[in-house]
Amino acid sequence: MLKNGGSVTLKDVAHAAGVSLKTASRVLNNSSELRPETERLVREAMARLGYQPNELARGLKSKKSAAIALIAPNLADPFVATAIRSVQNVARSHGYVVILASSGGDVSLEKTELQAMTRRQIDGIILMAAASGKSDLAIPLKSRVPVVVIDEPVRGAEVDTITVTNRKAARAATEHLLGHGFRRILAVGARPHLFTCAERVAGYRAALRQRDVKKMELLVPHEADLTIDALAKVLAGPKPADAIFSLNWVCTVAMLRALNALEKNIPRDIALISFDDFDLAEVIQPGITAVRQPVSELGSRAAKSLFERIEGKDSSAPRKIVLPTEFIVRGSCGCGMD
Amino acid sequence: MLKNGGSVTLKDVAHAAGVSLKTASRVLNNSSELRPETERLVREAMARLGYQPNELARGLKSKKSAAIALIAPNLADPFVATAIRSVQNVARSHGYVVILASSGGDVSLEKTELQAMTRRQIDGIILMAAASGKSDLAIPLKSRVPVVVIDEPVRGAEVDTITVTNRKAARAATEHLLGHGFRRILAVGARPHLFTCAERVAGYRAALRQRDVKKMELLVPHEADLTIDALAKVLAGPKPADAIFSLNWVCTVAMLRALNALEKNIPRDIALISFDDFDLAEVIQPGITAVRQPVSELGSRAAKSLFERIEGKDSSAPRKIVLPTEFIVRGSCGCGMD
DNA sequence: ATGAAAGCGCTAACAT
DNA sequence: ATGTTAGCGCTTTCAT
Repeated sequence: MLKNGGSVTLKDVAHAAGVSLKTASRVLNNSSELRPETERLVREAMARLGYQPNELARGLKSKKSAAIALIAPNLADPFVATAIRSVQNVARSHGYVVILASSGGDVSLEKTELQAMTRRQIDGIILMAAASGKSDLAIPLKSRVPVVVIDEPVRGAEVDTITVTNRKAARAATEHLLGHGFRRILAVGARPHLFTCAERVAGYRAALRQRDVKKMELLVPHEADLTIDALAKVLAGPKPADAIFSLNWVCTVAMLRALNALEKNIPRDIALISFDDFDLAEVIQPGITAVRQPVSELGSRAAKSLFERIEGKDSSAPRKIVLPTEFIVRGSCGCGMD
Repeated sequence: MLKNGGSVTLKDVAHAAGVSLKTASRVLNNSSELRPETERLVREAMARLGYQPNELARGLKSKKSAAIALIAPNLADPFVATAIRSVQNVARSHGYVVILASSGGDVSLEKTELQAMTRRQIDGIILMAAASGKSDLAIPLKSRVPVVVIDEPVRGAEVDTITVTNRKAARAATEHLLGHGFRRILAVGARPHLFTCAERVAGYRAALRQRDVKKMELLVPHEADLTIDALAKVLAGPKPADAIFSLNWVCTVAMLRALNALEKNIPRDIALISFDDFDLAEVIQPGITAVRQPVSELGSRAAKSLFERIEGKDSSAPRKIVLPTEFIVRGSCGCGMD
C-alpha cells in the first residue's frame, strides 16, 4: 500500500531500519557494499513506510533529472505520435520520464520551452524535425545536454541524427509517376525551409530533370495554407497538373480534402502519391500509393542513441543513421488503371 | 545569450548585484517588497550572467515541481493527440511543463508510471479515459495531488471529470440508423469495461430496446482484436448485420479496413456510423457519418480545471463537466441513398 | 526594504 | 561494511 509520497523521507526509513541515512541511501542506489541482512532491513522499512524517493532531491544533488525532453512540432501528425510512443517506451525502460515540448512551430515559444527544459535539468533532448527552422537549438547544443535529432540534421552541430532516405525515396516516387506517363507532376509541400521538405523537393526535381520535365511546385509557408482555393488556383491554369506528389502526411490530408471538394477523381483526373503512409491509405478509393517511413524505429533508434550518450556509453563522434523507406503501391498513382 | 544553464546560481547573481541571496530570491519570485532600483540591479545581473533558475531546487523546497502528468492510453489516437495539445498549451501558459505517461493500457506499467510521477512531485494529473480500467488510480487520488479525469468518471473518487454526452449521442446515432430502416445493427467496441465504451453501448441498447430490435454486439478486450477475421465471422451468419455502429476511432479504422478487405460496399452492403470524427471522414467514399467530440475543448477544460485546483482558486466539491457532441451526417449511414 | 541562517531530501567525500 | 559531515540551489522564518 502506497502512501502519500510526500512525507516519508529516506531519513525516516533509515531511522525505522535502525541504520544511518547513508546506508539507506546505499540501498536505494543498489550499492554493493552492503550486508544482505542490512539491506533486507532497509528494504523492509521502505516497503512498510511506503517510501517513495524524491526525484527532485536526487536530481538537485546529482544534477540529473532522469527526464528527457521531446520537442515535437505537431502532435496531431500520426508520424509524430507514433515516434513519441517509441521514445517513451525506451525512456521508461531506462527509468526516465518524457517531458513534452511542443511549440507548434512558433520559434519564440520554442525558445521558452527550451528554457523551461534547461531549468529542469533535463538530461537529454530528442528533437523532431519541423520543430524549428534554423532555430535556437544552438542553446542546448552548446551545453552539456546530449541531443538527438530525428529527421533533420542540424547545420554544423555535432549531434546524432536519425533520418530516412528522403531524397532517394522522393525521387523514386516521382519516377514512378513519370513511368505512368504523367508529365505535369505537382509537388505539394509546406515549410520548405525544413530539411525533410527540402530533401524531398530535391529528389522530386532530380527525377524531373533527368527526364527533362518541367517542375510544378506548390510550396507554402505552412500546412494550413494548403486550402482548397490554393489547390483550385493551381489546377485552374490551361495546363493543370495530372499528378500530385504530396510531401508529407499533413499535405496529403489537405490534398485529399481539396480534391474531394473539387470533385476530382483519383487517379483519373489526377494521380497522387503521398510521402508518409497512414492507416486509412488503403481504405480510401483508390488506395493511396505512399512512401512509408519506419516511424517506430526512428523513435526507438533516436531514444537508444540518446541514452547511450546520456549514460556515457557512447562518446564517439556524432552518428548519422539513415533508415530506408518503403514504397507502397496502391491505386492512386495510376497503377491498375492502364 | 544564454549560458550553460547549470552553473550560474542565484547566489552568483546576488553577489554580482551586490545584494543578499534572499533579495535575489525575492526578485525571482516577483516579491513586491523591493525597491525598484534594487530589482533593476538584480535583473540586470541575471541577464548579464544568463541566469536560469534551477527548478529542481525550487521544487525541493516548495514541494512543487511546476509539472503536471498526462496519462494517456494511446498517443496514436488523434482524439488523444488533439487533447494533449490543448492541455500542453494551457500548461505552458501557466508556466508548467507536461510529463507524458502512456501505459498503452498495461495496468502494471501504469502503476510504475504513476509512481514515477509521484516521485517527481508532480503538481497534478490529467488522466485520459481508457488509460486504466478499475486502475490503481486510488494512489494519487488519495494523495494531495489534484486529478482531473477526461472521459471517465472514477468510481467513488472525488475528482473533477470532463466527459461528453456519450450515452445520448450513441443513442441518437443508433436511432439514426434505425430511422434508415436498419434492424441488424452491430455495435463494435473494444475494452467494454471502460466507461466511455460502456456508456456508448448503453445508449445503443436503449435505442434498440425502445424499438424492440435485437442487439448485436462485437465487444472485444482490445482494439487489436478487431481483425478482419473477427468481422468476417460476425458477418458470415445467416442474418448478417446491415449496419455497424463503431464505438470509437480506433474501431472505426479497423472496421473500414476490414470492410475494405471483405469488399463490402458502404452503405449498400452495410451502413456505418463512427463515434469519433476524423480528418479523412469526408474523403472516404462515401463520407463517414460520425459523432464528433469537442476534443480540443475537452483538453483545455480539463487543464483549466486542474490549474484552478492546483492554484487553490477552486476548492469546491468536484465538478462534473459534460460537453455536448455533434452529429455529422455524411453518406455512410445511408443518407443520400434512399 | 533587506539580510543571516536554517533546512528541503538526497548524495558524496571522508572517516571509521 | 557503515556512519559523519557537508553541501546541491533554492525558499523561508525571523531579525534588523
